[in-house]
Amino acid sequence: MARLPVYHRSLTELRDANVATASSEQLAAMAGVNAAKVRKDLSYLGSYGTRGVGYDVQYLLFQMDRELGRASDLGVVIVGLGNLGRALANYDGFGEKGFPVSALVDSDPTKVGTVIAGIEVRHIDDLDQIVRDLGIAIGIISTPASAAQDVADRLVAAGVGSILNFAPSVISVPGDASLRKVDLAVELQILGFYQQRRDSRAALGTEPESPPEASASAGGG
Amino acid sequence: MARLPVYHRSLTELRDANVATASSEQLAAMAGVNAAKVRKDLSYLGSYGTRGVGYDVQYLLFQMDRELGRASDLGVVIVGLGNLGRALANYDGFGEKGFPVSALVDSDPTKVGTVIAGIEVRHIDDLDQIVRDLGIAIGIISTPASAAQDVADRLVAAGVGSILNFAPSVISVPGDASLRKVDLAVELQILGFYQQRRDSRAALGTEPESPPEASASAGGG
DNA sequence: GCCCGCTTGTGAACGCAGGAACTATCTCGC
DNA sequence: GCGAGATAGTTCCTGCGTTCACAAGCGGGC
Repeated sequence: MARLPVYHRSLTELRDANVATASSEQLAAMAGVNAAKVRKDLSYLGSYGTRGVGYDVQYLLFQMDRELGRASDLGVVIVGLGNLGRALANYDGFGEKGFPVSALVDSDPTKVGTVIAGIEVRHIDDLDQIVRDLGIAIGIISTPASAAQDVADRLVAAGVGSILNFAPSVISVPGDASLRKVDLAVELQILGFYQQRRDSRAALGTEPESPPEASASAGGG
Repeated sequence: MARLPVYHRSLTELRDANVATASSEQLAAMAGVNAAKVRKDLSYLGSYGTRGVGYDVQYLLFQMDRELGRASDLGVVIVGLGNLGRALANYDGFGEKGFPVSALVDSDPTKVGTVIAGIEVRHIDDLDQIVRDLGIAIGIISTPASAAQDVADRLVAAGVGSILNFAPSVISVPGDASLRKVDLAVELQILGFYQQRRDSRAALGTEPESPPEASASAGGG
């Protein structure tokens, strides 16, 4: 499930606050979801809770680290060292979560050999060897859209089964590989869409609430 | 719907290739979704297609620009100029999609006054005035997690109704505001989760398919 | 040792998104 | 002008995720 990392972060906060146990309701509040959902999600990992008490924070964290691959320190390679790629290479959050950025590759000869975030940029043609030598498990694509599919194919061919795509492009991978995408411009466009709707609604009537035909039902937030 | 921007990008590609009309099947292939979904999504905007022919690329793009707020060039403010914030400020994709980054703010006095991507960083206390003067509609939060909720509150108070949160933190906004979040570490953890499952499955048997107790049912992938 | 309250874990119902199938309508050919 | 092919728009149905509700089990109090 995609919510496990959020629980993980909540549990980490609780542990840092020296909280020994947490109930599903607490976790639900922290993660911004329903309590039943928390219980069902966590039961998917196994029965690590104690009825009448809650979940042991430390123990549950240990189990989640194992499941989320944090314990293994899965290596990451970033492909494409443009503005975004460089920022990602310098982003500390990855290493802190158990995903050390261990290699950088690009196809631009002028970038190969430069050092970013303490790591030397290598040519993408060396990808196979890099992945083998460093045990890379995850690839981050931050190339232009036109190169994304080719890079994805190369990553898969090199044995990288998990890909995070930042390029604004729809790419496909074999069924036995994982693909997630983050499209920054799309996120803004989605926000723009709702913003636009709000604006046009506000233009019709100065009062944002209670459209004319609305009945007396209380405006539940 | 969250898929409209993807259709928008596909349509832009078609227009650049001088394609006049596109069928829902074409668009579906480009966007990597089902054709029925494309038709349903587009019909949500209105009946802009012609039966037996398809969709007029130019006209549909015009309508989508209007709906997605691209036509309005909604201004963006980036709050928090760490590694990620600076990268986002330098990211060209926003302006290209009609969302010009028009202001940068931070709470660190040593950052205020510096120029990033041609824009002078201002103090967050000036947020109200900045939003008013520049007509900012969208706020991007790239602060540490601890500051995210406070920044969100300030943005909403200043009249920014659309927020994109990059901080690894669950934040809440009033019901009349939009919130989307991008958590880079979480994305990796999700990939790590599936990777971990693949690895442990591979460790049990070299053949990834047909677990021992599997019956004769064909292994549907 | 037993009872009671609390909390997990899970079965069942609900709602929504996705996909297939159908209908309506347009273009082209004859 | 009419029929055939094609394609948008719509309806229905299936499946999944979410939520509610209840049973199971643990700990504390007396």
